[in-house]
Amino acid sequence: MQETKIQEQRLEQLPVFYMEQIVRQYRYMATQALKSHQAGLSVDQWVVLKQISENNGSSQVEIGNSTVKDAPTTTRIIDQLVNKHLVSKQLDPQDRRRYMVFVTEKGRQLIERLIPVVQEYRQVPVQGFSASEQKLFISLLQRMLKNLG
Amino acid sequence: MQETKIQEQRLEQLPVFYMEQIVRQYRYMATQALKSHQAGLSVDQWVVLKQISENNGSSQVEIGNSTVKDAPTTTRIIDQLVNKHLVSKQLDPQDRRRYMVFVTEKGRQLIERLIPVVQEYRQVPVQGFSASEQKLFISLLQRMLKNLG
DNA sequence: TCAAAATAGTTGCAAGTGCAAGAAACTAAA
DNA sequence: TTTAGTTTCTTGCACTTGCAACTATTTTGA
Repeated sequence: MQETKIQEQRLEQLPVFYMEQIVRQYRYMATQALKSHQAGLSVDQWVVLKQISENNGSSQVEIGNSTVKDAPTTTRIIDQLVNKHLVSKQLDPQDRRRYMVFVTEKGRQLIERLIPVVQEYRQVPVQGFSASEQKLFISLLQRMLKNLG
Repeated sequence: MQETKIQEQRLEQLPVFYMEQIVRQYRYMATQALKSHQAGLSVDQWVVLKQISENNGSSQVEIGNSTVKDAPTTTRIIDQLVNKHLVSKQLDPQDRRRYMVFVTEKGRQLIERLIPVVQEYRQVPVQGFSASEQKLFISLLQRMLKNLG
């Protein structure tokens, strides 16, 4: 009689196990960096603000798609940015369901100031990675995402 | 006059950007798999339950360390498992600050039943990855985590 | 021996997220 | 035109998580 031994998997062999930790620690580091430079922004607020500035006038759905956030989350983050006077919303006269979202001058200046800060913390996790390693890494991540999608 | 052009980074070049999506989708898939098998457990509850069973009688701090969750989160998850009668807590007579956590018979049976389910969804993200690619991938993730730690 | 520090666990709060439902506006088809 | 369906955005709710503060117990070291 033969026993089929199921190979048990340890957490340490699961990519996702590491990814959760990486994401958490990275967000923590990024949050601290923004705080220490008096950004007055959360990481998500930064990402959305930056994305708006690169697609000035686009709708909330479009912003949500490009940052991979759902509609309610996008709405709330944009509202927070509006409250801080970093962006403004304007009804699209062509389609009165949509808002066109614009970066204000204050928002533009904040982005300018924060870009070097963000550049700096973004390179922390990939320190010591060669360019080809980074490319390989990204391609593995893309394959994994495809497997899940 | 020379202008130093800052190389702007797109979200698509950031490993963490993909990791967030992967973690989210993976958790979603895992949640569905557990639900469809009437596990009655969240993903985190499963991980903690399994970890307890492999370290029967250990303290909450030890469980928390091995699953990389903080003390309050560990407390809450264990309490949820206690409510479902899958584990039991017992004051350590040697150190009355500690609880020793044990898997119940009901818990053990549930684990047995769920192991194949978990095995199956765990391989989804790494479909098409060779063994050496998986090893490489893990090592890159470990390096990244080290950079952040 | 006794006060201070460290450790285990718990609780409350603020913030974020996912999901479902709903309001308003637009589109398409009968 | 009018009805049904779709899209955009908003709101509410349940749930999770991270953080800080707190209790109880044990350990340390003066």
